[in-house]
Amino acid sequence: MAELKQVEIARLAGVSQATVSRVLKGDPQVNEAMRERVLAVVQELGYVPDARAQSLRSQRTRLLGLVVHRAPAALAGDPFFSTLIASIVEQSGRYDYHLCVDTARTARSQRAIYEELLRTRRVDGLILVESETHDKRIERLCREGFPFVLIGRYDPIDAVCSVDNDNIGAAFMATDYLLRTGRQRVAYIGGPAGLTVTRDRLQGYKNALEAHGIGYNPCLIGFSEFNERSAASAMAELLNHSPAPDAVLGLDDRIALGAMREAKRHGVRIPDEIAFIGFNDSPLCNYVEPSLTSVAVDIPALARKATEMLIALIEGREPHPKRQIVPARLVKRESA
Amino acid sequence: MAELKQVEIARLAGVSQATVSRVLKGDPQVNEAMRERVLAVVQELGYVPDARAQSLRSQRTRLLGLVVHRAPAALAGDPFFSTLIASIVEQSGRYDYHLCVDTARTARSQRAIYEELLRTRRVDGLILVESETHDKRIERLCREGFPFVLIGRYDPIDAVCSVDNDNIGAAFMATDYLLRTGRQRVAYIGGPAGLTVTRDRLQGYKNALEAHGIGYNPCLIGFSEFNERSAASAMAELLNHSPAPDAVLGLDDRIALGAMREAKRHGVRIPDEIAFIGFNDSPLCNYVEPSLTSVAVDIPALARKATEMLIALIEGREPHPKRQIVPARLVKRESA
DNA sequence: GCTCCCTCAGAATACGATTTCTATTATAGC
DNA sequence: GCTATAATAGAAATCGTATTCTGAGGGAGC
Repeated sequence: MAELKQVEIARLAGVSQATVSRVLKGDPQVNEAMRERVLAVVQELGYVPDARAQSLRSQRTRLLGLVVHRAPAALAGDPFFSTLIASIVEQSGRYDYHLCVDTARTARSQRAIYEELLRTRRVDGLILVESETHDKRIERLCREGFPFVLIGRYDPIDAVCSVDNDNIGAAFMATDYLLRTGRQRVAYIGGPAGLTVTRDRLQGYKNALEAHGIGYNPCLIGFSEFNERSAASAMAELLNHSPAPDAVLGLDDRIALGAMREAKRHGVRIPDEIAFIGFNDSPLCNYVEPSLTSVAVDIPALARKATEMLIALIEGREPHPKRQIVPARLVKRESA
Repeated sequence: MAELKQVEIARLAGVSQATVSRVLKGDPQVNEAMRERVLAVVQELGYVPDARAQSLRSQRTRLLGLVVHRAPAALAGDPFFSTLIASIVEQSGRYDYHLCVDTARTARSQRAIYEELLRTRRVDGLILVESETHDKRIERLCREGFPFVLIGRYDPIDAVCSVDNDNIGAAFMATDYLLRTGRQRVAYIGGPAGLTVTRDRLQGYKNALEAHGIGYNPCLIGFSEFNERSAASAMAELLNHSPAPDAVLGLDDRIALGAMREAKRHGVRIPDEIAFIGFNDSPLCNYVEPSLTSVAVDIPALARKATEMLIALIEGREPHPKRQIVPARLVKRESA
């Protein structure tokens, strides 16, 4: 059943294999009667071309690679990635592409992913998530001229195509909101310090302070890994200093929630004595008590734009704005 | 740089292309001096074989397909899938396989996935998640003799390889726990009615009732989609009947939490008047108030076993137990 | 009526690796 | 010293499709 090839179809339809290929590719050079004859046989036998042979011949696999720069353990349970992956799959399917997912297993294997996916030509292009401020992977991809799109930003190289959430603007908006609603000592808990997203949101936070004429105080800044425990200890640190913050902007919902729990544990009342805002507007936000105000990142839009840009690159079209920014919005709940 | 082929290596090393291939495949038939000569050139130029050509020639893509039988919207934000995907990627990487993810975009495209991934031989095998009690996809895969493993169960066909969480046992354990701790009217809110997992957990629930000599009451059973709103309305339904339940076992954490919120909204005290238990032990459980008791499903183990079985099937080894069961454990928190 | 061009389909080649087949050389055995 | 047998490497075929090259046939133009 599956050992059908174009030659078989050709034999049964009484034509050459080349003609079968032409019919399937919709080549206009083929006569109507012959086209119908071939299509009838194709339909009847349920023939489908072999993607492996097509890949070799056309030098295209129609496969996109998604490389997540995180160890699997750090990825587990993160609702951001469910949404991202589902959205990219949906979008790439529209263009007849499939998605191959890879993660950084170890530092060593991070390099290996590039060997495996890229050098082997297993995928036609890559979508990268979570870049660092100086990222060797990106430098290398540029050098090799391989099609890729970054979800995030990479300033050092102009030619890099990227789609980013408006992190600076969103952090500004959230901080501004906190300050407008009477908070005086807004703290920021970022993610790992090397990440671009950590830096960008810090920038937005600083911009808002400046707009309100408030000085930047490094004692109100913390960093955390992508887990609750780390966020809680960052929060504990902030609470130890005086003056204690009366608001916290967390890099993502899990970090904000880890911090919020720590504050609760210290007996601080939320939102009366301290406010919290997170990022991603994940399902978590609605369930916690008090419910968490969060910046909704439009993940499907990021995925859609990144996928479209990547496919454009692959197919030789130059994406017009090389850097796109997707706006975010603040979803207000009880915590702030 | 990337236009390196074996012939080029061969030319530079002064050997035939066949020899280069043999060296790279570790063929023992090749003389040591020659092997070193070839490897030196390979190292120097950083040659990596073209996966597309290998796929065609060897009839293997070294790609596994993960097909999730859910629309992207239903997948978004679900921490179960982040963990599942991360675990499968990690495990398949150990065997030099990559992962291609697909979802059911629409009913129509569900069929298309099979055309696209399977008939085109784009992947070597499939991992299916979330089966229905009578599943045409599975019947078809069996007929075609295509290697696949189900995460879940499929009773109608003995030959189906599957790895399942011990749903019956786990639901028994959770229900038994509720009954032992003095609950009298335990309710169950399943997922969509057609899913095997919904049925299995209902079975475990019934078994526990029976073990405690309690009659089965259909008024204590509800069904929900995979979102909070649907769960809340199922819960509202249960609360309308009298006697109202004093405990609820939800099919997953999001469903249990949706139900819990509805109960709160009705002013019922938790866990005093009503207890809640969910499934998956997702990060959510720790954050809500009261924290949610949940059955921890060992997703990495499911992923690991499924991946190993699938690779065995692909490589022609018969997996010894065709059906594996992974035990679950109850993580007790405040809600029950 | 002849040439020219156009349309269309078959033959042949290419994609880059793996593997079978074949040939060469060296070694052993007598 | 001659044949039989390994050991080893090159030549050639193969995987299934896409595409270029080639040629056959028909219609238009003079």
